[in-house]
Amino acid sequence: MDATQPTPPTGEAPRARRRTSALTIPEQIANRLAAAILNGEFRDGERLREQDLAETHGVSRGPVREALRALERYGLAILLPRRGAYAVGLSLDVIAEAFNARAALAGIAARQLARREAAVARAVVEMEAALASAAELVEEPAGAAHAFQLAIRDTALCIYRYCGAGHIERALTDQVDRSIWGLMWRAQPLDFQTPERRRESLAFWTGILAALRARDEHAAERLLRDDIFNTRDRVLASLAALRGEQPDPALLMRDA
Amino acid sequence: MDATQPTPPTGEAPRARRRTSALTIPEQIANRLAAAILNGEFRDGERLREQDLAETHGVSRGPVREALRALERYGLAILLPRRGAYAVGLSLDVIAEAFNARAALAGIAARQLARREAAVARAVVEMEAALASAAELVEEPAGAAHAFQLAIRDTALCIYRYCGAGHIERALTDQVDRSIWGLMWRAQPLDFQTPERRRESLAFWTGILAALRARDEHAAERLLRDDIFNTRDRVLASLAALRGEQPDPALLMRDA
DNA sequence: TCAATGTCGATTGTCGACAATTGGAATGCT
DNA sequence: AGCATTCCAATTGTCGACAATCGACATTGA
Repeated sequence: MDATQPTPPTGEAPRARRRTSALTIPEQIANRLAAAILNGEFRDGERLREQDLAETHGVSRGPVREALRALERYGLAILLPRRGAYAVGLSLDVIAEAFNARAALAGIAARQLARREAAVARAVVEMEAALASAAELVEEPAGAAHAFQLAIRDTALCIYRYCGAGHIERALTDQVDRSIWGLMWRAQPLDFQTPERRRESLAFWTGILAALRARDEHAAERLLRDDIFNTRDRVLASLAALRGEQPDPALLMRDA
Repeated sequence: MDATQPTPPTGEAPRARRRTSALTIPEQIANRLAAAILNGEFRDGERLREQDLAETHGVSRGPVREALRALERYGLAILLPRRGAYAVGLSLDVIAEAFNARAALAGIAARQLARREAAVARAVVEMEAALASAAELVEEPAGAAHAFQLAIRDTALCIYRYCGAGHIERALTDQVDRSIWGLMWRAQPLDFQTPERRRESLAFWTGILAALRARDEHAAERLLRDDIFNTRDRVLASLAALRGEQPDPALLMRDA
């Protein structure tokens, strides 16, 4: 409208720069609330009053409101206009199913990628780079957990990007932002805080990379799925310890 | 914490009552902004300044911020912390693909339902009731568009609910709230504002109901898909008229 | 001339206060 | 007693103002 701005008002959006570890306040609150709901600190259907949450977390209601909308995206809260927010206590079964769905999708992506020779060649190059930066962080102290996780994620993204199925890639990347799985993924840095776990994960991905190089589609699928299943089982074990609940054993299978 | 409240602070969340037509202010703004982006009034990558939008819509920045988060959910905007919001101009191809994906899912649901005798019996009862209330609204003036749409939606939900595939039902209902398709669905009342269109839609659904009663899975699938394809083509035609763009003819096929 | 650094304007993030609406309780009527 | 109505407290929704942060430009030095 007015041309007094130093930069044209329209044009290309800035590239979405990767946030290293600087979570915004609403994101921090959303993560803490999500953890509280998943741990069972809020009962299913319990009301979440904005003022209470604001005082508990030492901020005003503005960021809390934003965090509650984020929880709604994850399916962890129900927002009723003018009536407030209510916690949704997810059963361990639902959480297990989210991991299983992702394992299935990611497995398909890996298999499809392994079948495509040219795509494998390109993917492997990028994966090697990402995995190398992960390898540098393996023996660092706990602070490196998040950076390590990002490197591993970049490795995985290569598989989805080159698998040749746009809708699978889309579904997998959407999950990171919008689904329960994405929430769990954010909680995973706790999982990567010991060098042991980082070594283990790196070994898995080295194996996946080897399987892709060898064009062994079954090995690639199995390894990728097993890595997700392992995370699933760790997450469910810790949640089951916090709650009394036990997940349906049928959902802990590794052949979905 | 304190027991002075008239109602216990925890317990069952109130049932999500269907809002008849009272959209909250942020929802109204989100819808208007979405329409503006889809119509091409905002260029792809154009910056969306909170203050400008607030003044344009006659509210403060609070509701605008909330509307922008909603646009992000729909994939119509990118939000960069501390750097602002940017419009995402969706191509007609992307929109067409959203309808095609829904047509495929809904078609599968209809087919699965038709195969299950007991489920059909229960679904038909509910569908008849929903369709009857839609029929009452066919000849009303334009104000009945939204109520008619809700009745049609309830009819469709019966199919998804009884189709026997939880993940399909989940995906279809999620789309209503979270995807581009849901946005288009909200725009559809404009589509139902003439009695002609309402008659046409009612005829389709009467046919679908008949196909289900006859356990004709192919007819049910075809009719449901065609109804969605029809909507797709109307939406794309109006958008194509507003923009210069023309969608890829391959995406206008009816056999996806 | 180019790179690094300091400063500044513009915009988003956050806050506290006020207004509007809801659900429930108390009240009055049949 | 049962039901409808009125009123009220509690909570969410909205607003305007202030603070924090980012990008761009100007300045300085090599």
